[in-house]
Amino acid sequence: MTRLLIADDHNVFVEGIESLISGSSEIEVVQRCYSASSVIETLKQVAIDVVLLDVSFPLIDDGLGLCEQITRLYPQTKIIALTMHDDASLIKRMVKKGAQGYLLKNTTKMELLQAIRTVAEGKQYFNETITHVLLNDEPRFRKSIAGAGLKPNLTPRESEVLTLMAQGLTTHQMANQLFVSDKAVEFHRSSLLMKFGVHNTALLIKTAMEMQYID
Amino acid sequence: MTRLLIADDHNVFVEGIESLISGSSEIEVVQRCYSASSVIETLKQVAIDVVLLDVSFPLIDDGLGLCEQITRLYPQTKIIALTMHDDASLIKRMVKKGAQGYLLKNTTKMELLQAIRTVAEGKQYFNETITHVLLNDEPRFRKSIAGAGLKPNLTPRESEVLTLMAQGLTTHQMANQLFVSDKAVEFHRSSLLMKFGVHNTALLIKTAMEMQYID
DNA sequence: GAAGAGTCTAGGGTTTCCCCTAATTTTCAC
DNA sequence: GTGAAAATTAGGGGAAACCCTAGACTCTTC
Repeated sequence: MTRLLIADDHNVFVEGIESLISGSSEIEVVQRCYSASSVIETLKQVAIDVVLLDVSFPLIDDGLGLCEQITRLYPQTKIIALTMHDDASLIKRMVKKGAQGYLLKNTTKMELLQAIRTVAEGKQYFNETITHVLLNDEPRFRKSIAGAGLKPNLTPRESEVLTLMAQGLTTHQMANQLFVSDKAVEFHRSSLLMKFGVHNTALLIKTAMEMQYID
Repeated sequence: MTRLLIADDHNVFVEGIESLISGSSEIEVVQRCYSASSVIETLKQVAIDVVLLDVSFPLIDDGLGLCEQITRLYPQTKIIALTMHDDASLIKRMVKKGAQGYLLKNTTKMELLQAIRTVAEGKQYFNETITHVLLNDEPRFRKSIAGAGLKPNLTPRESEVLTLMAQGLTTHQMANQLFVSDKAVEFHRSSLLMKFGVHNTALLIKTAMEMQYID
């Protein structure tokens, strides 16, 4: 049973979602929250698997901040960002702040359920509209988000760095081995983190192994 | 073909080893070195898989320093420490400086070849005498070295920390989750690094996954 | 030739990791 | 109940990782 929290101050919308989900046997709406503080308060008291987080215009910064806060305080709670707008930079920022999924508010019931299921399993979920928006934006995001859940395409250098990382080399050691500066290696590592949608070495290695980039 | 470098200033011993190995079709003695500087010089020019490193008494510090240097500069070159003495603290220090194996000079041909083979594959090699010495020393070393190449036994806490690390949590996040201080988490992580015989998160995660502690 | 992708480098800043030493408390087995 | 192992905490220090911005150089493609 996936335990869901809905963070949205649009009553009508929340009720809509609740009725959509009420029929599901695998998802349970544990709480509705109309403010950032009540979200944090709830997470403090109840175990939540997935947060459906509204990022409406007047609250963009709150949404971002809240997303970051949830990720930092409750790293195992997954976040799906909900918005009316398909602004590329906003989507990117949400992802960077820890959102595992992104949905437009005109989503279907099927997609909503699928998104919740997907992120609950620890994967990322982005629909076609979103990936399309990102495809037309920053290049480094393409392969990663476009293939969310799927395998990102690595450049030759990135593959080399990944392999060396898996052998336990430090940035400096890799730099010596590849005859480039430490900064170059750092750049490729951060590209890897981004493409795999993770935030540190531990998860990078684990994810890369699961996707069979290593071994 | 494993490319071997022998770093030992005892001529007789070196020749003995060479004749022992000369019959092997899988190991090739690429170079003999009688000083630390010539070892580094050689590594600079030739690719070496394994270094047999003497740690005789008058050169203990040199041996340690050289071991550290090799690990730092050529992290993919494996090191087997050779010594006449089974001093626990020296063994531990060598391991910490990056030695993957440790042999007493009264070793047999079979064991020597086995040790070279083992470390060349990226595993650790310690014989029974060595493990026995360590067993009677620091507790934290026991399970790890005793089970070198085998699976270390983790305490419940260590398992928890390992699992959370694999989920990408930072030290601070794990500390919150486990309701302990950051220092406690750091301690368990360093225990994990020691038990798995690795020096950073990347290799820890990779090794732990290979040994199926994760997933 | 302009755009895109990949690579490399740089500077500066913050956080996390990793190591060392050292001490206390709890838990469990003999 | 005594000792061994596990778990906890602490403080300090240094290295490595991570983030951000930003410029420059190739090569290929349109």
